[in-house]
Amino acid sequence: MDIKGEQSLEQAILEVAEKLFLEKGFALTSTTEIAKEVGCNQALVHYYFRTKDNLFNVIFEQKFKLLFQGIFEMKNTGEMKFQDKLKYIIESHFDLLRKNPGIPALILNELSRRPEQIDTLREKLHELPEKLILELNEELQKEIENGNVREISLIDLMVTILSLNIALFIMLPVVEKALQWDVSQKEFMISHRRAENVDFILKSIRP
Amino acid sequence: MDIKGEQSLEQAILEVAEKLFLEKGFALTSTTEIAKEVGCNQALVHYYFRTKDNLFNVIFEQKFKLLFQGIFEMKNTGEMKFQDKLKYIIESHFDLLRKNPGIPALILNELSRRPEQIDTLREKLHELPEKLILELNEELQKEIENGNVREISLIDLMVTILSLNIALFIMLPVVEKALQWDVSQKEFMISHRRAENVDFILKSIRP
Amino acid sequence: MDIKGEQSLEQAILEVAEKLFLEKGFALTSTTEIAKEVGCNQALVHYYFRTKDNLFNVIFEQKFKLLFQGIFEMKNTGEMKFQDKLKYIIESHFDLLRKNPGIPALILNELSRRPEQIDTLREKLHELPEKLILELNEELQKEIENGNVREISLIDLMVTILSLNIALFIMLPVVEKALQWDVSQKEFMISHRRAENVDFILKSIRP
Amino acid sequence: MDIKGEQSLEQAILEVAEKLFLEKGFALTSTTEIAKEVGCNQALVHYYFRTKDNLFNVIFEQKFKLLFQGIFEMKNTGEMKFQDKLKYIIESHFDLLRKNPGIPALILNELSRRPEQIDTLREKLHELPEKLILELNEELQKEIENGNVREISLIDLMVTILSLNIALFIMLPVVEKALQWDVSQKEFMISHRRAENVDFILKSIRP
DNA sequence: TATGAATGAGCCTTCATTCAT
DNA sequence: AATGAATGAAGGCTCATTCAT
Repeated sequence: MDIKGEQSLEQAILEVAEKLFLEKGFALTSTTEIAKEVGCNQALVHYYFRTKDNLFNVIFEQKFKLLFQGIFEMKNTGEMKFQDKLKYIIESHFDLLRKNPGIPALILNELSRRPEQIDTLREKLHELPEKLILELNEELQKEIENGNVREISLIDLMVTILSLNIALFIMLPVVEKALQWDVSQKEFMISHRRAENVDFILKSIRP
Repeated sequence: MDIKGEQSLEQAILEVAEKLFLEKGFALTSTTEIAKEVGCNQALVHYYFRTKDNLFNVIFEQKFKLLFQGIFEMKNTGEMKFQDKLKYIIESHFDLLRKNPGIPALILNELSRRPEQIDTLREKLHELPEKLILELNEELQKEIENGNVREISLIDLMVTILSLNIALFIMLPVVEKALQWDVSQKEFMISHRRAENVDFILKSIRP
Repeated sequence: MDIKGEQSLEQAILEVAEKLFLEKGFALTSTTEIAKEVGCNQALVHYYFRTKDNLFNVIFEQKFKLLFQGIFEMKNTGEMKFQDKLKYIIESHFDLLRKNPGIPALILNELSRRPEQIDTLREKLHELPEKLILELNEELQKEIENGNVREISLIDLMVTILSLNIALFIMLPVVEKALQWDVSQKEFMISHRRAENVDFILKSIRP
Repeated sequence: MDIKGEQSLEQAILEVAEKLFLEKGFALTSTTEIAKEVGCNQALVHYYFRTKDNLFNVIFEQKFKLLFQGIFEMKNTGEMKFQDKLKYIIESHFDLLRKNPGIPALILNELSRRPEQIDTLREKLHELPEKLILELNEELQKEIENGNVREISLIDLMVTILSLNIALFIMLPVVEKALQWDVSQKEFMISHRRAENVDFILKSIRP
């Protein structure tokens, strides 16, 4: 079925499962369906992952990590101006979502539907790079003192960034279908909002 | 159980179904469960609504209308300053969500999981009060010309408002559990973000 | 399928299940098989009894009660000689088993295979008619003092009775098949052992 | 794990299988579980024994032989008094069961649950030491003639012995759990019943 | 000899739905 | 209007077994 030479079935299952879980969520995806799409016996799905929950968790944690490890990643931003650094953060986060547009919906959804996974979340959250956050906060305070930025807390700023970026990719599939956009219209909207989000935030924190 | 005060069973089913659908989504809510909670026979759910889909759609459309009809509701705002009008819009929308916090997740979710409902949605969207939108846009252009507001399109402004408000109520259940907030912490956060969203937007559109 | 007019399906399921559970035990009896033999849909078995465990327990407790409530039943034995009373007990117990020959195997088996049911057992055991036991013991002691019966404890005596009676019906199916007995041979053996057990015990307690 | 002291895997499988079959019976023991406990691949079980049935039969026949070949084993009893010989037989049989307490349940169970094995059984039964039986019978008749033993048939006597001994080890696991005995209580009961069975029988055959 | 991969069959259970009453 | 009974379909999972290596 595949064009390139026969990856392992285990990998194939993982990929199909990822696709289906992202498309339809946990409850609406059946192991039977995964197997059918992979082209193998249904029992094989259980052979490799024992339970549907297991399989889901493998994918979930992987995606979860991917999503959160990237938020505060700030490579080579040492000498940047604060505003540029902020722009870089917003855009990095946005690009991460752009590459994985289904993930926010998956996480927000399954997390409220299947609360057991909250624990996983808590653990992972504690792995966030605290040092970077502290540094960023320090920098923000300095900018405020120097009159370059209006009074605002880092946490509020970050929540706003998260909200603007995530909301786009959560709402996009709905709007896309409702307005019957084609791919280019959709891509235009994405690019436009990328700039808009940055602009909106930078404009808002002006002193 | 009361003979007098008893609402009709149909109504009771509707209410229980609404509660459960909002709590757990379509897939995880069974007609059996609805019937059990109502205290009636399982067949009755189908007697009144024929199919589970039907029952869901009744609720879905009702909630959908509620959510969107309120966004552009601007009663008695005739003589307000533009900024005050905007503040009023943001807060009205926010308060609507606050009263119906489960609705955004329901709509965004079920809409991408079960795309058949999109048509209904499109119809409903066309019922939006176009006149109000045009008026608002005119007003915005005037403010921009007069130098009271920076250059920005109405659509971008509205998307940003929607994003900030909706994102909060989508992310809230997760954050609430992850950080183990109690009710008062949660309420504080909601009130805080209500003000913050207004502030953030008004600050951002300064010229 | 039945000759007499259509008992309820629920009852039919119960009867078929009883037959199959007695024949093949819990693990080897499937709800599918029960349904097939009843002539109904498999889901119906679960409609009435929810789970296979449930269905089994209904039968198990029923049989368990039946078996133990009869052991110490001594109607109209007031004026009997001790030996006659003992004979009556042994034969009553034996006849109970004869009417329900599959029960001992079922109980002994499922009780060691599925230890959760031990609790049920304990409860039921506590409902045994303690008063009767005490009376019987008193009588036994008197007989020993009077030199009519050799020194022996009531508990040892009862265990021996239980052992002889139960062992027969546990071993019977094996012997029956191994020696290829026909029904009359089997019935003869049963009657013979009934007398033999009584005889053996009465002979043994002679002073 | 030891390289030297390691028995062959075939042997290891056999031992684990024996343990599990005795513990949980045929139906509740899976080849997967056997393999896991042995620490080898699941396919290996089938490599050595082809089918689960096969594996079971190997163990079953082995245990069956062990159980029945020992009943009439009377080493060095040539010059004994008849009563002593009987005592010896009862105790030997009892001790055999004590060493293999799970076997009776296994045999009685699986034989009625899975009757195919009956043929094997028949063959094995015919290997019983007929000569010994005849000798014993002769001796019994002589004792009866001499007035040392009451009138009784050898077959009835042997069935009673088998019954008393086997019934104990069949009922023990249930009673043990039901009364929550600890090991010492259980061992006391076993020793007590060993003496009691002998006593009971010898007392019963008094003239 | 030994194993990882793969499969078909079966099991228990739940569900939405229908129908006669 | 309301219900108990009944069903077909599907789902997750386990198991004994086979096969290529």
